[in-house]
Amino acid sequence: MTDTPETHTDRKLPPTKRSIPIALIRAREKVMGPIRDMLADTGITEQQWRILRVLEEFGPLDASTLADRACLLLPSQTRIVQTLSEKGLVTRNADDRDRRKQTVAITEAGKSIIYDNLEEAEAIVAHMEKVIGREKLNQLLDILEDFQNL
Amino acid sequence: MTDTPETHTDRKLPPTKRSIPIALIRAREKVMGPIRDMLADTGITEQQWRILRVLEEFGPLDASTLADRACLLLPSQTRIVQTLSEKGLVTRNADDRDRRKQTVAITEAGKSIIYDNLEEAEAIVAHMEKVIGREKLNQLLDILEDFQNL
DNA sequence: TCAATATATTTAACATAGCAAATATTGTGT
DNA sequence: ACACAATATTTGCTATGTTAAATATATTGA
Repeated sequence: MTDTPETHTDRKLPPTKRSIPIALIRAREKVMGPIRDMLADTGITEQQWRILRVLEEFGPLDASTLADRACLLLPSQTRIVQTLSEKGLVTRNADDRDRRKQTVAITEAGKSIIYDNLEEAEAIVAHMEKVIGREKLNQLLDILEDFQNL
Repeated sequence: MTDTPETHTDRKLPPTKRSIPIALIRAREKVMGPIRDMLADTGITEQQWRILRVLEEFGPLDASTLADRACLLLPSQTRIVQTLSEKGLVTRNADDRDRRKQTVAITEAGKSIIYDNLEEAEAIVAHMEKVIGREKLNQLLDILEDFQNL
């Protein structure tokens, strides 16, 4: 009895169809579609929107906290905040106690962008709840939270 | 009775904490952490990995189909495939019937990269199943599929 | 006090995302 | 055959993702 030499073509791969990373990307693309359409009219990007949105919800934040809540890496955020600052939508100031820290705050102009599009944003969420169901969406959010334990 | 003029500061925003787009990003970041560590050693990126992975599963594909299955935009894919081609991990050939189409195929060198890291990849999935539970992961995949109906 | 460390943020460099326009090839009607 | 519309892919441009290195300020211990 001779052993057949094992080549990698013999080994089986798990299917990409039920891959968590890919499924997450796919869903995200679908979700972002209408949101991007909305943002296209406002002249700001998805990430810039997240920063404004977080600042409006939590008030002025230091860079690290802001990056965490807006799901951005610090280097990206640095550039985005600079752009937003040039547009007059946020301000940046060094903290008095710790001058390494930068405190970012939203301006009135920044708030206007959010509230001018609030209804449309709510409509997008409403549509998602209608198609998928509020039940499942909450279930989804719960499961997604579990990933923070990885 | 005088009406107080309504300013946008009076209106309430839904919390970002339970935002689907943000939750999807957060989960994705966590999932990709260990995967990126793995890929760092192989010298290829996450997207390059997806392309190799899809080509190995489905065989040679035209650009459009590949982009769809690997969740990449065509312009991005064009450039990624070019780098993969320069690395000798894939080949590119014009279709004989329709010379507009480009058929992309994985090479032996490309396959090796996948199979050399197969065990580690499986270990990452196993860990995810252990922490979150296979039940919830399947539930998650089911719900994420619903998003394609948006 | 002062050098060594640690922390917060930014810069640099390269890869990808996303959109619009250009290119190449095919199909269609006349 | 030929103008014209449709399809498949690539290019160009700007913005962001990602990692490593640089910068600036704070903190700590001898």
